[in-house]
Amino acid sequence: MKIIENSPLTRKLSAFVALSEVELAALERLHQRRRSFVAGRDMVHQGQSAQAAYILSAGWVCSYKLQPNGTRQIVDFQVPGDFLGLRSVLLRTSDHSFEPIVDIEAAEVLTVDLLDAFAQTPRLATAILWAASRDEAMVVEHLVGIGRRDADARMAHFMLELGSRLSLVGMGGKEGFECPLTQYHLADALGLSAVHVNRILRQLRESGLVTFRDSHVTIHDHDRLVDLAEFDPAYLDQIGPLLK
Amino acid sequence: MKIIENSPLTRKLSAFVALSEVELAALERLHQRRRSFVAGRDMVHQGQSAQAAYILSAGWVCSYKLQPNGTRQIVDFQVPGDFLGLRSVLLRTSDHSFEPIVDIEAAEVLTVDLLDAFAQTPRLATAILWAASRDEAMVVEHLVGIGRRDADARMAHFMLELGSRLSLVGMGGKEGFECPLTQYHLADALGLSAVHVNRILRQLRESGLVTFRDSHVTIHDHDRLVDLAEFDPAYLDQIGPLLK
DNA sequence: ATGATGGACTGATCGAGAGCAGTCTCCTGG
DNA sequence: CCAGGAGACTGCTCTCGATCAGTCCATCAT
Repeated sequence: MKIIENSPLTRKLSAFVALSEVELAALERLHQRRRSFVAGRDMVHQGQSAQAAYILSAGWVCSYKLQPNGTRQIVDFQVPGDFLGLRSVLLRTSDHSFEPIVDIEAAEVLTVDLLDAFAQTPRLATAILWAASRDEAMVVEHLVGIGRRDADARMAHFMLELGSRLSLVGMGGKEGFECPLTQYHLADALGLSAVHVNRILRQLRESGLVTFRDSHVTIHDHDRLVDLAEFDPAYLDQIGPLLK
Repeated sequence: MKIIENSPLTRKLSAFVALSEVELAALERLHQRRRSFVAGRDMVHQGQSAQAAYILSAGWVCSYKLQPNGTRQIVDFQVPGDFLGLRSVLLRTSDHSFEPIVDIEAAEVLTVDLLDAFAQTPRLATAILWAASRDEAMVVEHLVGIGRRDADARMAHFMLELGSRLSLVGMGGKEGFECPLTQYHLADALGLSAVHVNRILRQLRESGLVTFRDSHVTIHDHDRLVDLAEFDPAYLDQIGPLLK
């Protein structure tokens, strides 16, 4: 039990609603089937059907879609405490692939277990739906970013969002965070070329806003970064550690 | 009852699963509070909280997000049979605005009614969740399009998706459909300038693929359009009238 | 008739970011 | 110890689409 109380998902959900013993126990039950996956090999393939969902407990994953023309678009990154493939459990579509960016630990969640937990603990259900809805809002924000922000603002926004998400599970803060992504990941997520990502990163670094180096993001000037990104964290719906 | 059996939402859900009398009755009950809204005036404002969801029965709506810099990004269009603001009912966030594009008719759905319907008719719940998940998949596909498709492919894809969605509720087919959008709407949805939308439309028209004129889309060469768009309707999860 | 307004449409210019081609450095495996 | 590969990084050129600055044509109100 002690373990679960400090699990990333528990931390995240607790930021939304205080969980009782009963709910923590239900959450614990969801964490039973531990799984490991190695970096680089897809967990779920585009078009595959009827597989489980996962709760990510350690490591980073990206969900992406491949185009017929060979390019790929990363839809979102999952960090510890995030659900993975939640949609494809309730329904039948797995419209994108999941690739572990580093070696990861995850708990497999079966449809029945999830529905049981929902039926028994409505508050937990609400909390999980809150998390799912937050994920959806992030995709929307991502869409807005690609459609209507230029490359620097997009990058700045991305860094701030990541920082905010990570701080919710105690893995980062206003000063920065660990980040195992390559510049190719950033390119595929932001709809840019890897070359341009590199230039934007240099630009942000040289103007003293943020440094991305050796798998570590260091935020030098949080305020100016927020300014450049026009970052309004409202969509994350978290009063969040960052703001206190 | 007869009315509801032919409502757009019923048609749409029936494409996913056959609905029994009981479920049709539950669906009927959701349609009780009829509302009308005039074109152009926002139904829901960004940042507003705790309002109802709607089932759109006639007319078109767009959901969009405004940027601090004045630009806007249209996230999705709603056509008859679509839900509107479903997320903000279950939770607390209304992260974007809804604007009727023409005068519309919609049924207001209260949270309690929805939860009641869910509890009483699990099959209906599944069907509605299917629809919600399809909407989410469309947003993802939209994201991919803006990030990784060029302007013509994006436009072609958009036309095909709309056609496909409309055909599901009997409002269009392989040959075309009515479409009350302006070129500005297209621009804001596709992440382009209105000027460029105009040029792309001309280009598509002149190469004999599709014509968008006088609020009507005419598809001249469906196959070549699919080809240009690299359109794979799998994400819509509908075996769909178009394919039969 | 006379504006006013909104939408479609066009030409000219400019710039953000892509694409190509290549270097440098670190890491890993034979 | 060397080869090979991944990832970071750079300079150059070129293109896609933005921006500016309009016109033309309806509809609607005065």
